[in-house]
Parts: sequence; C-alpha cells; structure tokens
Amino acid sequence: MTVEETRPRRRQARGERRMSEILDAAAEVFADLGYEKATTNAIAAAAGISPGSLYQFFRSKEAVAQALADRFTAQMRGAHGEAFAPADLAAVDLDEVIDRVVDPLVAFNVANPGFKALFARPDMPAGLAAAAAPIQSALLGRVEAILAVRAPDLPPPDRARSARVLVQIFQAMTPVVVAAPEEEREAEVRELKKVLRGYLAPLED
Amino acid sequence: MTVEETRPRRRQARGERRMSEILDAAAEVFADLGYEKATTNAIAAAAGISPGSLYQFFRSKEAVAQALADRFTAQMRGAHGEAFAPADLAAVDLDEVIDRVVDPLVAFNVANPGFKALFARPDMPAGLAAAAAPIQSALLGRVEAILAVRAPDLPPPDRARSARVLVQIFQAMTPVVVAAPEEEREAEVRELKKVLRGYLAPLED
Amino acid sequence: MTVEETRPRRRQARGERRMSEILDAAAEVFADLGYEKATTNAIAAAAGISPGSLYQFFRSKEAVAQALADRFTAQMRGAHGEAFAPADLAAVDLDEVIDRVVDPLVAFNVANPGFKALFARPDMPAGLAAAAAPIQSALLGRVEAILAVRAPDLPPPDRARSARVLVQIFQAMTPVVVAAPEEEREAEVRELKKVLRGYLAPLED
Amino acid sequence: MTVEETRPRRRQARGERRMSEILDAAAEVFADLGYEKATTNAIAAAAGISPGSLYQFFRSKEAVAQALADRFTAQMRGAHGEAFAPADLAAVDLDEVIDRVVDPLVAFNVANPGFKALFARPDMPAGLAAAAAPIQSALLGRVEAILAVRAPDLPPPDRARSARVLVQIFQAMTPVVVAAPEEEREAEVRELKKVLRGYLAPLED
DNA sequence: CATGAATGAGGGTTCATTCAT
DNA sequence: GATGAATGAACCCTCATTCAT
Repeated sequence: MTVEETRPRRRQARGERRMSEILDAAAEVFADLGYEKATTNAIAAAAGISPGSLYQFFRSKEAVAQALADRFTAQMRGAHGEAFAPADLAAVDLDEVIDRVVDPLVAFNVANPGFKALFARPDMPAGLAAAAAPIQSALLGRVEAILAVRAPDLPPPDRARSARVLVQIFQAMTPVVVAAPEEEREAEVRELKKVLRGYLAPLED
Repeated sequence: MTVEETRPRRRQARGERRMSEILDAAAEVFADLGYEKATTNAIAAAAGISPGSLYQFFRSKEAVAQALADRFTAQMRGAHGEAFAPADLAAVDLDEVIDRVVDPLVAFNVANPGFKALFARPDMPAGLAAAAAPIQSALLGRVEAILAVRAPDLPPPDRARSARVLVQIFQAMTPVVVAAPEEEREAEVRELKKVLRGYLAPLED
Repeated sequence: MTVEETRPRRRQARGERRMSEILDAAAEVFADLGYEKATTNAIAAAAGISPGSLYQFFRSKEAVAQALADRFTAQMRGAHGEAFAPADLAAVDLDEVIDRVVDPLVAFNVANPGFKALFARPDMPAGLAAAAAPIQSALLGRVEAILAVRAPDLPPPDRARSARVLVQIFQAMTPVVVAAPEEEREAEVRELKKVLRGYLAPLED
Repeated sequence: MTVEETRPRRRQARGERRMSEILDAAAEVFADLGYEKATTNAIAAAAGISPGSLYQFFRSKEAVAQALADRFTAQMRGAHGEAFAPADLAAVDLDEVIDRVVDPLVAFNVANPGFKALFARPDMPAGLAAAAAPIQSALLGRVEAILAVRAPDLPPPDRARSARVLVQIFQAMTPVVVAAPEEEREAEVRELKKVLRGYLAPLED
C-alpha cells in the first residue's frame, strides 16, 4: 500500500521537477534568442533531455511559453502579494507608497530577467499575451485601488486611465533597470520613481 | 534628347515607385507579423509582385527592413525638423515646449503605424537596430539640447540620463496612443504630456 | 533597290557581329564559372547587352553553348586543316608527324582557353556533347588515317582503338598544357609528345 | 551493463548504416547529374529518406560530397595499400610493376563508378577538391617512389613531372575503362598499360 | 530589335512535431 | 517514460526565360 502510493507520487514529483527544469531552460533560451528564434530542440538540450521528452510534458512550443508565463505570474503574485495590504495607505507618504509598490516588482524583474525578455516581445502567438494578462490586470487593479484611496476625487474612468499610464511607465522602464549594471541600477530606479511621482502628485490634490 | 533623357527617368521613376510600393507592403506585413514571421513571399504578394521581383530591388529580407528603416528615418526627420529651432526656447512656457516636441512625433507615429511595430521588436538582425539608431539618437540629442536650456543647472551626466528617461517614456506610450481609437487619442496624448511634464517640471527649478 | 538590299544586309551583319560578341562573352563566362554556374544574365552583361537581347539570338542557355561549340569546331577545323595533307606521310620521321599534328592543336587550345573549359565538363546537357562530337570524330579520323599509313599491318579494329587512345592522351594532357605558365608550356608539350611517341613507336614496326 | 552498452552501439550502428546509405545514394546521384544538378532532395529520395533526415547526418550538400570523398579515399587506400611494398621493386620486370600498380586501381574504379564521376568535375566547391587531394598526392608520391628506384638517374624535378604525367594518363583513361562493357575492359586495360609502358621504358635506361 | 522588369518553379536548408524502439 | 531519428512543410533566395514598353 505504502509502496503503491509512493511510486506514483514519486513519479509525479519527478515529472514536476522535469517540467520545472524544462521551464528553467526555456526561460534561458527565450531570454537569449527571443521566442521565434528559440528552437524546441535548443530548449530540450538546455534542459538536458531529448526533443521527444519535451513533448511528453508540453504539447507545443507555445505551450512551453504559456507554462512559463503562468509560472512567472504565480511567482510575481507571491513576490508582492502583501505589499498593498496596510489600511493606512491614505496616511502614508506618497514616496513610501511608491517604494512599496515599485521595489518588490523591480526585485522580481531583476531576479527573473527572462520575464521581460519573453513578454516584451510582440512577436509571440496570441495565446501568450493572454497568459500574461492576469498579472497585468492584477497589477492594474491594485494601482487603481491605491488611486481610489489617494485620489478619491478622481472620476473612475480617469482613475482607470491613470492606472494604465502608471503601469505603462513602469513596464517601459523596467527593461532598462534590469539591463543596467548593478552599480547604476539604484539610480535608474530613482528615475523611475521620479517619473511616477511626477505623474501621481498632481492627482492627489 | 528629351526622349533619351525621358526614358531612363521614367524607368527610374517606375523603379522608385515599385520600391516604395514594396516598402509600403513590407511595413504592413512587418507590422502584422513581426520581422521573423513576415515572409518575403508575403511581402511580395502584398506588393502585388512576384517573389523574384522583390529581389530585383532588395538584396535580402533584411535589406527590405533596412530600407524601410531608412525611409522612416527620413520621413521622421522631415516631420519635426524645425520644431526645436526657436531661440526663445528659454522664454516659452514648458507646456508649449512639450507640445512642440510631442505633437509632430505623435502625428508621425499615427501616420506610420508600421514604424513602432517594426522597431519595437528585438528579434531583428543586428543591422536593423543600427538603421534605427540615427533617429533615436537625433531625438535624444534634441531633448538634451532642450534640457540644456531649460534646466541649465542640471549636471551633464544627469541631463543625459533625464533625456533618456524622457525618450523612453515617449516611446513606451506611443504604441498606446497609436492604437487608441481616434476619439480617445487626444486624451491619451494629454496623459503622455502630463507624464513628461511631471518629470520635467522639477528639473527646471 | 540598293537601299532595300543594303539595310537587311547591314542588319544581318550587325546581327552576326552581335552573335559573335555574345559567344565571346559566353566563352569567357563559361571558362570562368563552368556551364552550370554561368548565368545567362552574366553572359549578357559580359556581352554588354540585356538579358532579353540574348534571347533574341539564342533560344536558350544551352543554345548558346551549342553555338559556341559549333564555332570552336569550325575554328579548329581551320586551325589544322592542312596539317596532314602531305602524301609523303610515310617517309617522314615519326617525331615530325607528331609535331605536325600536335603543335597546331596545342596552339588552338592555348588561344582558346574556353574550349577545354567548356567541353572538359561532364555536367553539360546531352546536346552539348553532341555538338563537340564532330570535332572529336574529325580528329579521330585523321589519326586513323595516319595510322593506316604508318602502321599498315595493324588490323582495322586495333587501329581504331589505338586512334582513340591517342586522342584520349592528347585530350587528357591538354588542360595541363594550357594551364601551365608560358615558360613551362614547352616542357609540358615535350612530355605530351613523349607519351604519344612511346605509344606510337611500337605500332610502327 | 551489456544492455547499456548495446543500445548506444546499435544506435550508432544504425546511424552509420544510414550515413553509408546516404553516401551510396549520393554517389549515384552525383554520378548521374553532376555536383551542381544533383539536388539534396534527390539524394534523400534515392536514399529512401526525407530531406530533413539527410541534414541530420550532413550539415550541407557540400558536406555530403566531402564525406563521399573521404569514403572514396579510405576505400582506395585500402584497395592498393600494399601493392608497392616489395623492396625488390628494382629487380622485377617493368610490366609487372605496372600490373601491380594499375590493376588494383582499375579494380577500385570499376567497383566505384561514382568516384571519377564526382571528382572529374571542376564545378565543385573548393573544399571538395581539397578532399580529393590526399588520394591524388598519395598516388603521386608512390609513383615518384617507384621512379626513384627504377630510374635513379632521373633528376628529381624531372621525376616529379614524369610522375604527374603518368598519373594524368591513368586518370584520363580510367573513365573509358570503367565505361567499357565487361568483355572489352581487358583490352582497354591493355592499352592503358601500353601507354604507360611506352612512356616509362625510355626513362629506365 | 532592345530593354530590363517580371515571373515562378525549384534549390538548399530549418525546425516543430511524431513515432518506432 | 525516454530517446533521437524521421518527417515534411515552409522559408529565403536564384535564375532561365518572357513580355510590355
């Protein structure tokens, strides 16, 4: 009994490990070559498996990217999950609000350079954009929530647009921050925050 | 004499028209599919010619993209060539400075939706990035020049960085502006300008 | 009347000159690149005409090679036409017989490097080999005739075979002779003659 | 252990067999059509595989020809490897020397009709000629060695030239020998030997 | 007749995917 | 489950040939 349960479980566990390894490899290859130029054979090789094995875990190249997107989404959610929780959001300084939102996001992007490398590319199958959507909309929702507290007079439609603008700014500057050498990263982040602040401050009056 | 001169001229004219048509088609196809997925046969078909004909005008797929880049560069230079000229740049209102820089650029991007579509993609051969570089650095230089006048106290290194940030913001938000439906474009542009102003204003003191 | 006759004649003359120029160009290009790699456009360009014009004179690439072969054949016939004539063939020294046959052939091949370059290649359409056949068989016939006089005891079938062998030797060594630098050509020809002599001498007894 | 070793070995064996089959097919197609006109798809089809499979074993069309050249070289080396060994080369009859050199070479060429067909063509990429060079120079070297013993008075430069001439004769006449119908082959070989003898004999005095 | 742009079949090669082992 | 050879459609590009001017 114990044996019978253990074996499948081990199998499953090994399978999940394999999938994870494949995704690691895929993240690397996608980051290096871009979605189009990355070959499934290259991903399989980077994962130390055969092309055939890759297809035992993923139905297609796109499915690999999808799964990678999902994993990124999950990781990201974890990364800044509780950042916004405090109810005293209204009381705190604007700069601190920005810090609390931006810092974990930057940390995540620095830790996962493959993320932007994959999703910044507009040359991916439609399905991929969909996979990236949840994370985008989660971020959007939270920024809107913050605006609702910090700029209560802003009419909802304007609020939605402003949130979009803020997210856009962030996403535009992230690649530069990630690509910057360690010692200049701090300065780049400061600029990013300046931009956000310059746009946010007038909304708060 | 007239005849002898006319014939080559006509030929040349026809050739240039064809090249232009091919570039139009290429802009469309590249915009739709991205550089990698765009096939030379598709471009030829979109231009209403045979694959072989395309190669009478362009040595390779990359050469087509190169030529397209060059054409964009030339068009863009024309589009906002004199926008910055006024020597009274120091006297004028910040909002007007922004208007004078942003408006022609937006107009160009709206008129040439393929531009961003092609150059936003990081999956292109090295040569292409080089083709896009002049326009980017021209823009950068002008923004720096403006900063030199409007924020003379800013140390040059900071000035360079600020210019980069401003250009980045612009380039990040342009796709949204271009993609927006006619009736909302104005509003999007307003937001873009707000962002730029929010970042610029503190630098001027 | 005079006019009516003159114009066509001039036309014809010009046409024949054009054809000749094309063949000159073709000989060069074929010699440089080989039959397969030579493009009709390259031949036309070398002849200073347009691709379309080439096809006004020759129905196809193969036809050009055919005509070139024919011209070579004619030239060659002229080159050593009377070399064998003397009835005193039986009296003369073997070495002189060889000289009288070999020298004009070598001279022709040196003067027309394109000849071997084109016909030494086995990658040509079947028709071309046919075009080269007459010259080959003419040469063969004359060598047989010589053998008939110099080695009258040789049974005809053996004679034919020997003739073939002699021609083969000659054709095998010609490219080397042609390719040799001026100052070594003489020595190469001497070797060629030695080989021929070594094979011929025993037949004469 | 046995199993673990057997599997890769089988794989390798199958791979080598496939490579060999492809080379067989290539030899045929190259022989029929020449290097240029031979298409990789035709080779693949002749080998009973798909175009893609061919490229699993050979990086390019040229690589196929290269490998074919290498195989020919190896086979040929084996074919007449020990033919020249005897130290009593000086004592033996000239005719027997010729027999011992010519017979295995002829046998090889009869057994591998594709060999000459491929290497006689001057229209191949530069790399191919290089692949054929070793065999040529090996033959050349051995002939020179023989001359050194049989015609010791010949000055080295003359010896080199004579060796070249002998090899040339052989290579020029081989195609005819190979192409000859079975029952006439013997006679052709006899002629070939006569030519060689006629050139060699005077050198020996 | 000349021109040279236009044609389009076909060549070498790649790669996502499948399948026999 | 794993392997990696096999597949074949599709890509970029060439070139012999045609045809409108």
